[in-house]
Amino acid sequence: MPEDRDDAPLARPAHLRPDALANRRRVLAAAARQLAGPEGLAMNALAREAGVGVGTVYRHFPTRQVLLEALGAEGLEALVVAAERAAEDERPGGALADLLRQGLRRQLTDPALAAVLAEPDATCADTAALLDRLRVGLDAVLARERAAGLARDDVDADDVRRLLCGLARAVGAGPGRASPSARYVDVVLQGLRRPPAP
Amino acid sequence: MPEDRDDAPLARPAHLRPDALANRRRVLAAAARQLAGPEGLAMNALAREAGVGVGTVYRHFPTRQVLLEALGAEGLEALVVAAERAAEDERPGGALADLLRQGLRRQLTDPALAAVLAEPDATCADTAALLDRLRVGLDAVLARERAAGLARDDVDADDVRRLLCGLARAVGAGPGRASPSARYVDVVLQGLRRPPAP
Amino acid sequence: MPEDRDDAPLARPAHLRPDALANRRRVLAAAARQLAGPEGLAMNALAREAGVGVGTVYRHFPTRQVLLEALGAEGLEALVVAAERAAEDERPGGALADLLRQGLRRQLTDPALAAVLAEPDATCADTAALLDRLRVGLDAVLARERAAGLARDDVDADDVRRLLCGLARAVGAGPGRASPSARYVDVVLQGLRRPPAP
Amino acid sequence: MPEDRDDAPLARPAHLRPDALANRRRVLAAAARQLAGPEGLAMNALAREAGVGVGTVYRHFPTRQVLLEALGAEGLEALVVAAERAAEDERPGGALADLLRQGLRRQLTDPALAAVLAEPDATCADTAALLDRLRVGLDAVLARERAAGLARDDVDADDVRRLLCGLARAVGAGPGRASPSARYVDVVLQGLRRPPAP
DNA sequence: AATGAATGAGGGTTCATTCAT
DNA sequence: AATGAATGAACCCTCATTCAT
Repeated sequence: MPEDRDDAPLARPAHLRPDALANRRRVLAAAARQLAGPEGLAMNALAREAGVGVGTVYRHFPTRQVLLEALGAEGLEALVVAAERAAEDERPGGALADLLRQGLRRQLTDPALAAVLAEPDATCADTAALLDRLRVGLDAVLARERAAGLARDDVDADDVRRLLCGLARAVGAGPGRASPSARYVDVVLQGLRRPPAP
Repeated sequence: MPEDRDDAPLARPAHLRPDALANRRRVLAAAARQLAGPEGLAMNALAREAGVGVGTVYRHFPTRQVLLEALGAEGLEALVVAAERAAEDERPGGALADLLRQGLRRQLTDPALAAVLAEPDATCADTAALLDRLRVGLDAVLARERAAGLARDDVDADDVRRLLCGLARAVGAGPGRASPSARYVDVVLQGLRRPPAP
Repeated sequence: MPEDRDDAPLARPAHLRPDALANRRRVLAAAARQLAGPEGLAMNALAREAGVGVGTVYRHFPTRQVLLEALGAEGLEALVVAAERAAEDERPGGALADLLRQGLRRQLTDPALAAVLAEPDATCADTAALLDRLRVGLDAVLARERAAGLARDDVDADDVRRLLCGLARAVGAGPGRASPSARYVDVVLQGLRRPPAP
Repeated sequence: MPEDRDDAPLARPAHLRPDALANRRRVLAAAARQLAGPEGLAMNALAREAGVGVGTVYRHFPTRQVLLEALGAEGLEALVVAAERAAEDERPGGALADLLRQGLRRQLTDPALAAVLAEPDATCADTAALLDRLRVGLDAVLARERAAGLARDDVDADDVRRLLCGLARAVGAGPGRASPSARYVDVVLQGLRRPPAP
């Protein structure tokens, strides 16, 4: 069940001077911190927290949306890679379960991923591409589960993405992050099985 | 399947001069309208829309947060009433299904309800009381379903509330409000059944 | 040569609480001061100078353009009144000369008037109305001068307005405010006479 | 009536490596284009439009003000050359008329020229020198017109410069750029003639 | 010389909330 | 009670200018 691969590129700026790259990373790190807190994501505050000028933030991320997507991209990429591996993997079942678990866990620690996953109309081409790869991967996984009689016919990759968002919300809507997660994933997994012919 | 009862008291201010009550209602109605639109909920705009001064809004709702909660409480009350009826009702199954459907539908048209439902630590005592009644009602319903072998043992009323929040999020995370709703409710309902002994 | 009438209403806000009116006046006064200086007209700075919050400035003048017009309105009204009197006056010549002189003098001490005069597409209805009255008055004056053989046929009220703007610019484009004014007005006046048949 | 001579040196930097000179010219050209548009003149945008880095712009023009003046100097030089030719020319009348017409036309298409002409205290020595040459040329022209009884005694070269600024303003203060221009020039020309002894 | 990343003062605007009328 | 004027912190964003590479 190999799921992480955090040596994946943090972001995709073609070629950047080393100092600029450092700044970019500092901004992303600060943004992640801010987003984790209750303060939202104000550009000026972010710049201060990152120790750079506002202008620098805007140079790297012309829009808050772009920033959010860049922020979510890291986690999204990891999830995509996991989905693609699961799609290629020939093992029988359990792939979907792993993906749901991972997708949920990542959202809980990464609000930007949760945001990107919940807003399917990406602004950046990179994000759109990742979401597309996720869709393809999930569809492949679903196809295999369906073939094994283990998944409903009326649920596609986009439904899985949306249910994943829902899972994160359900967990977030109350105390305890760990304990309910497994149960909620269970509920959705069981719900995704082909219903017994009544 | 009687679920609505919109003649329920809009809010619970002890005793109010009739004109004050009318104002209160106008403000709540205007707030619901504004919140439905894309403009968010600005207190000054709200006052103008309601045809009263800002001061009047603040007299009734000392804080924006209080207003939002009062707004959500309206919808919440309807849901609570439905849950209490379902709890008293002696009919066999289907009660939980009805409640999920109604809870989802209400959230989709009433963002304030969605917010209140997702934030279980209510600021106002009234809201807290409603949430409590909801819990009691849902637990009764769950107990019956469980007794009939139709519900998992490891899921309680608060889980249902949280899954309801998740459902709203899943529906909101993509295009189409109607079509996926039924399927997603189905998934969760099937997921809530007692799992077949493996 | 009666030209001023500075007891004219400073601005035209229908009915205003006395304190609000006082604020309005303070803002206008501060704006006049700022505009006279070299600092332009920044809303925040203006608010500070006027001793009110920014919000108050925006409440009274939703747009910088509105503020400018309100500012220029005072001087414009005086000019309009002068033009209307000149139009009714039955005396032979000299009316146009007086108007040019007064229009120039006012612009030199009131940059807002210069701005309003130079931008004939007024945003506020009040300003538009004043500009209209100015046009009508000037046309009447021109008609009389023309009838007396003292003005060109190919020049109308709007040309006079524009030449007035030009005069202010010419005076402003060099040192000395008083000395050249009279000469430049002379040049334009002589230029406005019906040219001798060649 | 030969007025233009646009092969005049674009700018006067002592000795410049050919590539540096090319850059300088590109920047000036881009600046002229930007200034003509509605976007104002932002240094970064200018650099991009010129295809150079901001640093390069600043190497050539240490200040925005310097750049604007250099830009205006270009057009100013053409006007100066015209004035000097008119001063040397022995033809009877019409020289002043031509100069006014040309000066106005250039200002209307070249806001930087209008600015330089209106601000007689030039920052750069080059510009100051050009303004000086303009003054000398215009004075010579005026002297000749005066000698022929065609110009007032109380108007000098600086007055002509200032009236030229006024003309540009008058034309700019309303719709229609072409039609009023000729008339306004006419007015000023007639106004500049020696007034008939009353 | 050229480049373009970084800076941060500064201008614009909104809006929850208070309080004089 | 109701009103709506006032407040000012907080955001947003731009852009002239500097400086490390």
